[in-house]
Amino acid sequence: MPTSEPFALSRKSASSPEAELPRTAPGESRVSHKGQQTKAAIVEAALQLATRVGLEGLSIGVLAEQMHMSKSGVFAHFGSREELQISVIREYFHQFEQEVFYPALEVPRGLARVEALFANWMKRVAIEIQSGCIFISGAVEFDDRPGAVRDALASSVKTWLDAMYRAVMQAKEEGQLGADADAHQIAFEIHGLILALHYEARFLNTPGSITRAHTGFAHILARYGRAALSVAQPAAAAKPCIPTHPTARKI
Amino acid sequence: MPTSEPFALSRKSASSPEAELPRTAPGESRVSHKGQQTKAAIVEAALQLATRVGLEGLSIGVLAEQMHMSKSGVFAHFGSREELQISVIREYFHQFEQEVFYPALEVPRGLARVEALFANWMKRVAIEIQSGCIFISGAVEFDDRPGAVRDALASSVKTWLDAMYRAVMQAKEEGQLGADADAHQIAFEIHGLILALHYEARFLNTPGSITRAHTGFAHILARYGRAALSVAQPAAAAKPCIPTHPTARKI
DNA sequence: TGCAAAATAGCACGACCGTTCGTATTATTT
DNA sequence: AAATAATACGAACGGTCGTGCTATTTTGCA
Repeated sequence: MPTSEPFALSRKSASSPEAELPRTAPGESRVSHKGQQTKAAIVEAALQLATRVGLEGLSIGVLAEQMHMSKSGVFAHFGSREELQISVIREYFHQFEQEVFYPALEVPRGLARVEALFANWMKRVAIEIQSGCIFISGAVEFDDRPGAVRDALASSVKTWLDAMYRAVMQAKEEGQLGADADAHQIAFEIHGLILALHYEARFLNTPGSITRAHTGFAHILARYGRAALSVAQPAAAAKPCIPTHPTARKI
Repeated sequence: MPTSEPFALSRKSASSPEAELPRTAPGESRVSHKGQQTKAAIVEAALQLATRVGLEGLSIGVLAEQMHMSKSGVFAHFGSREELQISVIREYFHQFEQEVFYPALEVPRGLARVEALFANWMKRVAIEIQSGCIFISGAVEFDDRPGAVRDALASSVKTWLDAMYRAVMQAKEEGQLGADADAHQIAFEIHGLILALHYEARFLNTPGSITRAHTGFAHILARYGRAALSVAQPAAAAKPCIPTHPTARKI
C-alpha cells in the first residue's frame, strides 16, 4: 500500500466510512508501538527540517544526527528517501488540516467561513515566514520532476485549494457574493495573495506584507458581496485546535 | 570586482555615467575575446539549464557535458560555483530587461506603461510555464541561505519590482489612478497574480490560469482608474526587442 | 613564424549522498 | 523462562559533487 491519497478535506465521505484519519486508532492496541512512535518523532523532526531546507534538501544523514540515531536506523523506517519525503508531506497536510481547515468548519458556511479559512491560512503563513512552507517550496522543487513525491504534493495542494474554492462557491450560493462572481477566479486571486506574502516577506523581507495580503483579501471581497466587513483581523476561528474532526460535516 | 550590482532598470543614472551594461566593451580590444565568447555561451547554456533544474540544481559536470567541454574547462571561467550562479542571474536579469522592461519604455508613461509592463511580464511567464523562472525558484532556494547568490537574486528582483512600483506611481501622479490608490499595494497584488499563474500553471497544470491572471489584473485596475480599458490583451509592446537601450529615459 | 599567455584538458582529492547488508540489541509474545 | 520478531547499529559501496593541481593545447600579437 504505497501512496494511496490518505487525505481528508474532501466532501465525499460516502465511500469508505471507516479509517478517515487512521492515526492512533482508538480501537485495537495492535502490536508494538515503539517503532511507530519513533517513526512519528522522525517525521516530525523531518518536517521541521524540510520547512527550512526544502524537501530536496532533506538529508537522511542530517536527520539521523539530529535524532541521535544512525543513518540506517532512520532509513529502515521508510525504505527509501522518497517515502520519507511523502511521509513529511502527509504530516504537513495533516497539520494544515488541523490548524486551518477544521477550525473554519465551526464557522457557518458562506462568507464567514471563507474569511475564517483565509484568516487561518494567513496565520499559518505568517509563522512560516520564519520557517518556510513546503507546499510552496515543494512546488518549485518538483514542478519538473515527475514521481510519487510530486504526485503527493500536488494532490495535497489541489485538495486544499479545492476546499477553498468550494467555500467560495457556497458563499455565492447563499447570495453573499453576487451572481457574477467567478469562484475559481476568486480562489486564484486569494492564492496569489498568499504566494506574494510568502515571497516578499520571507525572501525580500519587505515590511508590511502581511497587512497588504489582508488588504488584498478585503479588496477581493469588496468587489463582490455588499458587506465589506471588517478589513483585516481574523474572524472567529482557530482557538479550538483539537476538536471537531469526529464527524464534522465537510465542506 | 566581484558582485557590484551590475544592473540597470534604475532611474538614477546620475552617479556613474559609464559602464552601465559592461558587456562587450566597445573601447579597447585587449586580448583574445575567444574566452569571453565561450564564457558567454556557457552562461547561456547554464541559464537554460537553471530555468529547468533551479540554481541549486545547476551542476558543473552536467553543464560541461552539455558544452562538450571538461569540467575543469568550464570551471576555470568562473572560479567557483557561486560565481557561475551569479553570472546566470545577471544574464537572466539582462534578458528580463530586454524583453519586459525596455519595450515598455516606448509606451507613454502612465497607465499604458503599467499595462505594457504587465503584458510583457505575462508573456514571459507564459513561456516560462514550460521552462521555469529563476526569480521564483531562486527565491525559494535561497530564502534561508545567506550569501552572494541570494544578494544578487534579491537585488535583481527588488530592482524589477521597484520599476513596476514606479510605473504605477507615475500613473497615479498623472491622475489615471485615483488619489486613494496605494501603489505599493497595487504592485503587491500584481506580483501575486504572476506568482499564482506560475504556481498553478507550471506545478498544478490548472487550465485557464493565464486568463485568470489577466482578469485579475483588469480587476485591480478597475478598482481605481475610471477607464476599465480592454480586459486582457497586451497593449502595444514588445515587438522591437533589440532597440531603445542607448539613452532611453528610465522610469 | 615564433612565443608568451590564455584557454582547456586530465586527474585526483575529500566530502556528502542514498542505499545495502550482516549483526547486535532490544521489545513483545509464547 | 525461552523464543521470536521488531529495531537499531556500523561499516561499506557506488555515485555525484565542487575544487585544486599540473600538463597540454590553442590563441593572439610581435
